[in-house]
Amino acid sequence: MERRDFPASYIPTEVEKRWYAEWLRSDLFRAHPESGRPPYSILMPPPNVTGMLHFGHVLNITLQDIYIRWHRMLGYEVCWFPGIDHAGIATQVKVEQQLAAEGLSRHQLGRERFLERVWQWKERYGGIILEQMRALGISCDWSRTLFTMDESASNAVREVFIRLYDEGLIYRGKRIINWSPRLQSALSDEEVVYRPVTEELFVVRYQLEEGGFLPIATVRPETMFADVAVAVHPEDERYRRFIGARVRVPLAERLVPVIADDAVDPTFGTGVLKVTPAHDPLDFEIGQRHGLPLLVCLTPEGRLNELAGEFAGLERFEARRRVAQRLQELGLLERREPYTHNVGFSERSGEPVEPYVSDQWFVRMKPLAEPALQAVLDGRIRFYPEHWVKTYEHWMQNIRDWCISRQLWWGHRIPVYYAPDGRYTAARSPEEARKRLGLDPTVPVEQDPDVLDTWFSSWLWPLTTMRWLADGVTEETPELRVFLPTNLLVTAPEILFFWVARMIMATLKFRGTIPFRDVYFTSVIRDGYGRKLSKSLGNSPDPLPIIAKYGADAVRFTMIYLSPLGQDVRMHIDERTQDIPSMEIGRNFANKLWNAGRFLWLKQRQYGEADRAPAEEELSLPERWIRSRFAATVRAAETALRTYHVNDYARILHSFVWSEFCDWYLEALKVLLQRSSTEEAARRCRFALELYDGVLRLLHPVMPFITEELWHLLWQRTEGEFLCTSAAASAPAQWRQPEAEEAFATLQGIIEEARRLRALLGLPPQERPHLLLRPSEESIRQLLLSHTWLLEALTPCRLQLLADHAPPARSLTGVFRGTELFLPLSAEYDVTAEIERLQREIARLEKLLQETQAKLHNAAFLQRAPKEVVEREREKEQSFQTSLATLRERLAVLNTLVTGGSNA
RNA sequence: GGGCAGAUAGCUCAGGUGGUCCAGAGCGCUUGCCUUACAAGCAAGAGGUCGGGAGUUCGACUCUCCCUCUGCCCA
Repeated sequence: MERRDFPASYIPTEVEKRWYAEWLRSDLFRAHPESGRPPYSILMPPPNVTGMLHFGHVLNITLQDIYIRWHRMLGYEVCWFPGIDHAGIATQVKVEQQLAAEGLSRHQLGRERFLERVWQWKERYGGIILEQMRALGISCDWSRTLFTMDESASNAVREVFIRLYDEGLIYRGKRIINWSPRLQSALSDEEVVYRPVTEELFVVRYQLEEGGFLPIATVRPETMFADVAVAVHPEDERYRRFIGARVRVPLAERLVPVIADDAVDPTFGTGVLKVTPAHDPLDFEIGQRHGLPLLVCLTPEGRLNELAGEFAGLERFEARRRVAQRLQELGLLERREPYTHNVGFSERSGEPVEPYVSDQWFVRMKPLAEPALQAVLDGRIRFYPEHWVKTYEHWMQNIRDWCISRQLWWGHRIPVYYAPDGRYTAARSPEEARKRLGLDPTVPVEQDPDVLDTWFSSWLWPLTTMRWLADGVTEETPELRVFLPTNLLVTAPEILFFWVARMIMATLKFRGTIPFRDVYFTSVIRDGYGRKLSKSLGNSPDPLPIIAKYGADAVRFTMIYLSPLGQDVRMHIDERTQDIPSMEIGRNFANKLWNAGRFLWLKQRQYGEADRAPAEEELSLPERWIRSRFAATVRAAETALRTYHVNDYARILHSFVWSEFCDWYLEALKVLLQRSSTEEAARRCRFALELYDGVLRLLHPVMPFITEELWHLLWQRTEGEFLCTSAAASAPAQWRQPEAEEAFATLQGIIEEARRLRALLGLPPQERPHLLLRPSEESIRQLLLSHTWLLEALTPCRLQLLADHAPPARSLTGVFRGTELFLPLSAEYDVTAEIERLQREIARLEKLLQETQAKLHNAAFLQRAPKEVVEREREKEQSFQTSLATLRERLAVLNTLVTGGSNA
């Protein structure tokens, strides 16, 4: 490839577009199951077809991409399975809204034409999110993108239903479910969100048959038409004697029994509960226990039915007002008071859910949950952070059957057929149904009109993405053999039950294996006030403009930099401009990385390309130091990734690149190059570039674009060569040189102390004052002597080593590990400020000395603390004492100057 | 009501398995600098009784218990 110029600043948009196209063109993301390399795979949680990218997704897919890219560079055969979900309810709602705008309803269109419209809609808007993901640079195998309504997935869904039905694990039953009057459909427990709502608690008098009355507290007087009993707690002294009596339900004028049940909370309201099994889950259970009949007084639209007499036809909330009013008129309303409680709302359509009795399909969960719980408890599947295991365990142990039927049109139609005589069976076709039911081919059978919960297809995700039963028959595929179980699942904790748990169940059930080994639960992204991001709050900015503004790499880096394992992330969001200013963290870092590369590029141009890097013995201390630090960084970064401390990985690299590579090594390199011959300088540049290459490899998983760009700008690459598919960073063990790190740290400490003294004088940068150093020992003396050039350049100053002779009286003093620094002062300088500074410093050290001495004088400490700890305390004591001695001595000298001066 | 997580610098947060970074980062703030890659930068600096209380220990930001507050999940 032609070598290009190195732009003075990094322009993300152009670079991102170019490299993503290049990667796709070279087909780098496609998995080859037959390669024979060790597999590494991730299932992408399928976003909704209606979805838009939000920052939850950004974090989520960035994390996945980091692991995918890292393992690709480690030489694994990686496969990242992408896809989208048909999102039954959400999509149907959207299309119905669209129809409504045209003045149409789905019923007017009819089922078939409605579905055509949904498919049109899907073609047009579906998968916008996939396009948006490409803007982030993710490297999934797009050729395997699966849509949950694809024929291959639908075949598997159908077969699974039939198998479970035949096994008796799917059944039809009349149960109380969450009903959405607006959607006209059942919802699963997980699709209901609870919010506290202030309503009214009515205390209604139910007349006893034999006279008197029982006061009953209820928030839903409108359901009294379906009351079948009144319940009290068996031990409640107030009402015990009424058990077995009968009361008259007001307005309905029906007599119902007073029963006793433990489920009644005597402390709630009046302690008497009206039992309405068809309209309340708790009442339903009580009804079951007592064999009570089911009376339904609401229509599927949420209106009162004929049981309500004159109130029939009223909408449920209107009915409540009217019923309450009538009760009041009749003198049956004892009192009403404000009452705040949790009300369930439909997650999709927003209105309060109606507990409703109807015929629905259920999956028997207990037998599926058992092995799925075990897989997590015995560690075959690991959760990160681990504490989710407890939540999982609790849910799995209290699992309830899963209502999978939805009264929708958009989704996988339930493969069940009904005969005219009411018998039914699951089947692949009407013909098969007739055969199974032993019916004549001429007998008409009717398919169940309902569709399946969307999660009933997503729980098969590990299987359908790998083409299991794609044709309804084939169980074995190369993908399943190679990539299942997958290695990692990255997902939001809120779908632990919806999805993660059910995938574990399904994969164990149908494949006998776990679907994934590690599950990483991402942070929840919140705004500066701690609120979840949501479109309606206006605090969920569209990521695309932000990516455009800061760059995809910057956004990716910032997200993981801010996302500690198991903690929520707070980001300040500017609602007015829809901006996230924190993204500057990543942008500034990208800029830093870019400029470091540009610096090396300029130097390489200046000195030319060397045939080799310096030999080991030619390396200077800063070079051996940075190489050692690099080796440590590689190891630390790998550990962080392996343990899913991904924000550590970001912080480790940020700190290495910025605070070590740029701040110290490149600054030292500038000086080194000046002191070198052209040939030698070229070699040093080469050394620097080799390390920088390692840095790019380390960073590529999180910042793929800028690293790929730099990797090509700085070196001649052959066609088809990409950082994306190169080897991960590595560092030979011998690069670690603790003694080099120790020696360089000493130089750093002295340089920083010298700069501190300089700053006290407020010297302009070009001024190079004399600096006198008195080393604490011979080895330090040698070190300083051989690195005078470095100290002079980086302080900057002109250096002089003191032997035994005293420093000038008028000077600033610093100490670093016993090595003394003196910065001579001009005659005009007011030494009182320095005197005060020394006093503060002495006070600080005295306090520290006191603390260590307290420990060292404690017999118990000396006896029981480990030797190393005691030794360390001794060293500290020694160091504090020498520093104190120096400073005290200096303080005395300065004091005589002041008093001497005033005397004279 | 049950369970879980958290409370560290003005803000956002790091600090697996008690004593090494005498408590750190980024942003913000103060001071000086357009120093030959970077002002999206460089150098220096101020700022914290590590929520409160008790306990275990030679020693607790780190472990145990209680309290206060915040968030999440479940009922």
